[in-house]
Formats: sequence, C-alpha cells, structure tokens
Amino acid sequence: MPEQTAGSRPTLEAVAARAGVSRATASRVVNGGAGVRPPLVDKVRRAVEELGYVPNHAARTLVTRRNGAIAVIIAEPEFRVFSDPFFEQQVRGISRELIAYDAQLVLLWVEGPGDHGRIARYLGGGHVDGALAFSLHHDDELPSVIRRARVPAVFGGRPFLPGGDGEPRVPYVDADNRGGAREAVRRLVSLGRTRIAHIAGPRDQTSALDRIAGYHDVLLDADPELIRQGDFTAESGARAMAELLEHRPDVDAVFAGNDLMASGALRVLRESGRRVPQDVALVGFDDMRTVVEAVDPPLTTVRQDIEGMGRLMVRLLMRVLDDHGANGSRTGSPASVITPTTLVVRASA
Amino acid sequence: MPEQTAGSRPTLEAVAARAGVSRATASRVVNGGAGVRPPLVDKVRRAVEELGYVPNHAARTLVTRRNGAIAVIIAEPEFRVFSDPFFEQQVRGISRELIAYDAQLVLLWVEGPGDHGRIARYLGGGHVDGALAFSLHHDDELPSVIRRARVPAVFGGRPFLPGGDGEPRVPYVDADNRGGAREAVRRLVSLGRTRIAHIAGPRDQTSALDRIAGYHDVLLDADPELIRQGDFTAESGARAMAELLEHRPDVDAVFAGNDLMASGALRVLRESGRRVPQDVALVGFDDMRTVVEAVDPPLTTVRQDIEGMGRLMVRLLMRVLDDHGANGSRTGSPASVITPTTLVVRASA
DNA sequence: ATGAAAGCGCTAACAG
DNA sequence: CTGTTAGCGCTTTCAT
Repeated sequence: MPEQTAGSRPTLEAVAARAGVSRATASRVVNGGAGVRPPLVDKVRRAVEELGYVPNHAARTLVTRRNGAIAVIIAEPEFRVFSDPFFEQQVRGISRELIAYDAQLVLLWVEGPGDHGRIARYLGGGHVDGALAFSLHHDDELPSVIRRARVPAVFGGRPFLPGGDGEPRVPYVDADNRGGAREAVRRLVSLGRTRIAHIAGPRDQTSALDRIAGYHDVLLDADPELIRQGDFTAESGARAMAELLEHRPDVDAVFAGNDLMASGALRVLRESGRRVPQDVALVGFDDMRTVVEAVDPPLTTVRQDIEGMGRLMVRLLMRVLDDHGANGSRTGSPASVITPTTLVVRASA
Repeated sequence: MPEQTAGSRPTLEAVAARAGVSRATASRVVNGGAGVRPPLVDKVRRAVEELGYVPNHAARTLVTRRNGAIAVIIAEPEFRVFSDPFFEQQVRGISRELIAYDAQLVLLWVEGPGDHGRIARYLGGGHVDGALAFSLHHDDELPSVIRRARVPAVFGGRPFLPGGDGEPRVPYVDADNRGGAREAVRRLVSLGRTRIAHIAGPRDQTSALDRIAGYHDVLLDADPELIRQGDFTAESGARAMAELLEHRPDVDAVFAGNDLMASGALRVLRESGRRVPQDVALVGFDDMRTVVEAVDPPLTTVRQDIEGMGRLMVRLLMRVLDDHGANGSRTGSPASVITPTTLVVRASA
C-alpha cells in the first residue's frame, strides 16, 4: 500500500520531482510513455508507484475535454429496471465494455417528462462524453431531448424516427427481430403447419413491429384473423390465445411475439385440451431463461445476445466519439448494428 | 433554445463580458448570487440565459475539490438474489435523493473479487465524493476495500464489522429487523399460539441474524427444534417447513425470515393438509408485493420502507461529507440510522 | 527526446 | 459590493 498524506494527494509535479524529470515527461509516461527513453520511463513509473500517484481526473478533463464517462439513461415507466432480466443483461454488457474502455457509467434515472429538463441540462452540460439510451414508445420525447442536447448517443433497439425528414439518424444496436421472426415461422412451416397464428407485441414498439413484419415475410397472405394483439405480458398472451381459439379453432401453430406471451398462450392451449406441440406447435421470442425452462413443454424460441448488444452499444458510441474528436465534424452518421438471432429448438415446436 | 456554436461552449468569461461585470461577480451570481446587488444579478442572469451558459464541471471540481458525484457499488452475486423489487426500490430512493442534492450517480458494478483492484483505484482516485454500498455476506472483502480507499461511505444494511477492535465504524442505514421480528412474533403470541417456529435466513447476513434475535427476544426459551435454517429462497422455505412438520407436527405458528420462504412454507403446509391460519398461522417479512398478494391466503408480514432507506443513505452520506469539509477531520463517526418497520396484517396470521 | 511555458474554466482570497 | 489576481493539476505546442 503506497503511503499517502491524509489531505492532499500527490501531483504530477511531485512525481516529476521525484523522478528527476520535467512535468511534461512525467505526463508522457503516465499517458503511455510513447517517445520517452526507457530509463526515464522506468524512473517515472517507479516514482508513480512509490508516491501512489493517481491522475487528477478533473484537471485532465479540463484540458482534454474528455470526461471518460458516459451516461446510461433509464426511463422508469419502461423498465422495471433491475428486476427485468432483459435490462439487467444489457446493463451488464454495457458496464463490462465500459470497463474495457476505462470509462465510467453515470446512471440517469428518468421518472417522467418532468425530468426531461434536468436531463437536457445535464447532457448539455458536458458532464459526459456520450449517452446510451433505450428505444421507447412511439410518443416518447426522450430521443428528441437527447438529440437537442447535442450529445453523441447510441440507442438500444431501433428507435421510432421522429419527423423523418432531414433529421440526423441516431445510430442504434438492435437484434435482428425481423430475421428472427422469419426463422421462427419457417420452423413452424417446416413442421408442416399450415394455419400459423401470430400473437403480436404492442404496435408502438419497433421490436414488435419488426417481428410482425418477419411473420409476413414468410406468410405472404396470412389470414388477418390469425394475427392477434398482445402487449408482451403473459396475461395478454393468454387472452390473445383465447380469441384465436374462438375464431380459428383449427389453428395448428402459434408464433408469439415474446416468451411471456407464449407462456400465457400455452396455459390457455392446455386448458382447451390441446397438446403442445402435437396439436399446436408454439414458438416464442427472447429465450428468457426463467420462462422458457419453467414451462412445460420447454419453449422453442428465438435467442438474442442481449449482453452482446449492450457491449456493441458501447463500441458504437466510442466510434462515434472518435469521429467527433478526429475531424471536428462527423464523418457521416455511423452505421447502426443489427445482431443476429438464433432459433433455439426445444420441445414446444 | 439558446443558440450555441458547435465546437466550444460559452465560458464564464463570456458571460461576464456580456453582462459588463467581472468574472468573479459572474461566478458569484452563478453560485447563488449572495452579496451581489440585484441589478447586477439580473444582468448576469440574463447573459447566462442568452448565451446558454452551463458551468464547466471539470474546472469547478478542479478548484473546489468536490465532484458532485457519488458512487453506488453493486456487487453482482448479491444483486441477483435481490433481483426483486428490493434492490430496485433502494436505488430509486438513492437516485431521487441524489437529484435533490444535485449530485450524480456513478454506478460501479462489481462482478467479483477480481474487480476489487479497479474499484479501489477508482474510489481512491478522487472521482467521487463518497460511496454507497450494500451490506454483503460475512466474508465479503468489499467493505475493507472501500474503507482502505478512504472514501466516505455509507452502507445499506448493517455490515458485519470486521476485526471489531479500533476499526472505524462505517455508518449504515438499516431497517429495524429485530424490532420487526419481535412484532411479528408478538402477533403470533397474541393469537394464542404457543408452538411458534422460525424459519431463519442465512447466518452470514446480519438481517437474518437480527430477525432471529427478535424472535428470541419474545420467545426467551424457544425449543431449538422450532428453529430451522433457510437461505431466503422459496425452495428453502419449503424444505424447512417439511423438516418442521416432521420433528414438531404440533407446530401452530411460523415466523418466516422473509416472504419468499413464507411462500414456500405455505405450499408445504397446505400439501400437508393444514389450514392457514386456522391450524398454523404464518407471518413473513419484507412485504414483497409480488409474493404477498399472489399467495393464498395473502400474507401477514413486516414492511420496511425500502425507498426511504435509500434516501436516508444519501442524506447520511451528505452529512458525513459536510463534516469532512467543515473542520478537516471527522466530528466523530456519524450515527447510523435504523428505520422503523410496520406489521401488515393480512389473512395468514 | 526532453523541458519550458501557456493555458483549460473556474473559484477564492485579497484589495479596493 | 466588486474587481484583480492567483492558482487548482494536467496536457500540449514549441523550442531546444
């Protein structure tokens, strides 16, 4: 343990003095040591060690204009933040990747539109180098708030693009919802099913929309009766399944917009005396552990690499930041990233 | 929307110039405006408005030595267990209170002992003014890591005090686990029950220990056979209840260390053909919504104000910080806070 | 390859 | 009450 006087911590000046070099050289060593002769590098390193020197972040930020911190914006209504496994995994990915970049995670918790002013002020105040936010509902104003703050940002999940005209596109990271949905439906088709229904997620979320699109990609002329609206909860899945059974009792397969709705549908299916997968095959989406394996039969579903998406959000943001730094103005909006999904076959289809 | 040139943001200098005052006066106004004549205050305020001035945080920190940021340290293993409302509510309370103090929340995610070095470096690096952490298992090293970093910290939940000798006591905020347990057991006594069992939480967590102590406070000479070990999971509650029924089939009341264990016990109780509360009365702890109301009969339990505890952690930390600032050295370790619990009577007891 | 010196934007004595 | 003047600790030209 390096000793350290109670009040003030050693400065670069002290390190330089101890190593018998100038502050400039000490600085160079601390920042990688490029272009400094090995013997001096060693001397400085040793001084740093002995003094227990840690760079003063504020001083460094003041001159470099880099904070080494990025904001993660969490909108309360949307997520039961830490209890939602989805969200937890994403934040874990972000946190891990940020550590690799030696950047800090500043959590901005938004409880409602009333907080937008505060968020805008903070973001605009140059406290963080960039922001990470999550795709929300169609009518959420947060994206505009972030954009107006002129802080480089990356979204998790494809955002609804406001206006749509000359607006700068925000880069985002999303799973291949559409492709995943196609795979799910194709699986059902390959099983010989011909009356394949879809229990859709809420229309104001792009992930739900994209999954619906994927369904239609495969089933070009699907009977509208076979498509039912849910809201991503198990309850809504059960309700949708009940409707389905009423209007199209001949249904022989269901692609649910997520695992939760699939679990609700499964319950109703069994209550109606149907066997899964024999009578009705069922595929979900998300591969949410707690649901997928707790259910009988275990659910065939589409997996997305959620933690990986979190990591990618960080990488993408860092690239945007580098562009900013390099030539002053953007090199053009960086491409968004769509991560692949994989079909996980279990017993339900 | 105040205009703003792309690259650099306006400085205090610019504000001062525009308002026709010195930088010092502008600074005074920005920081509350005490001791500045109203007309000047107005002028400066207007200039700030027109220029869209936002103080540079780094520059301010550099001179004041205050970051306006506090770290919230989350230890991964723990976090999973608490993946329920508990943790989320606490962080929400912290976040809300921090906003009131205009401080930022820096999230430090600890995945294991391997991260201790990084955490120590960060904390020791003066990036944050203080830290908030949560009470962990007996053998967790995090508390020592934090203490060694010499950063003012407050714990959520009474920590195991290491060493125990001249070590500085860390202030903490905790619910009155012992008192709550007493209330729970007294309720059972008041119902005329005479063979009251306790399903205890893990012995390496102070909350579990305190609840056991509360049980003993009321039942001074309880039969050791009536106390069974669980680990705060529903499964362990079921197991403990089964053992209980085997050794003491005459049991007529159970105080479970938390609601999850109570729910497991309830299931076993009913499988054994006993009626709750008629044959066996049951009280839980935590008042965890999702469990307490989902269960039949609804659980009588002990409620703690979790969000409030989060807020108190922040207030306590701020007080510690003020003490530090005021006279250079601590005024003495600030008192910890124990928040009251309340018995919530439902149908199970 | 190294050092000297000029700030980054702000606050806090200290004068006036 | 207001302005002047030093820095806070660090990076970064610019000379050498």
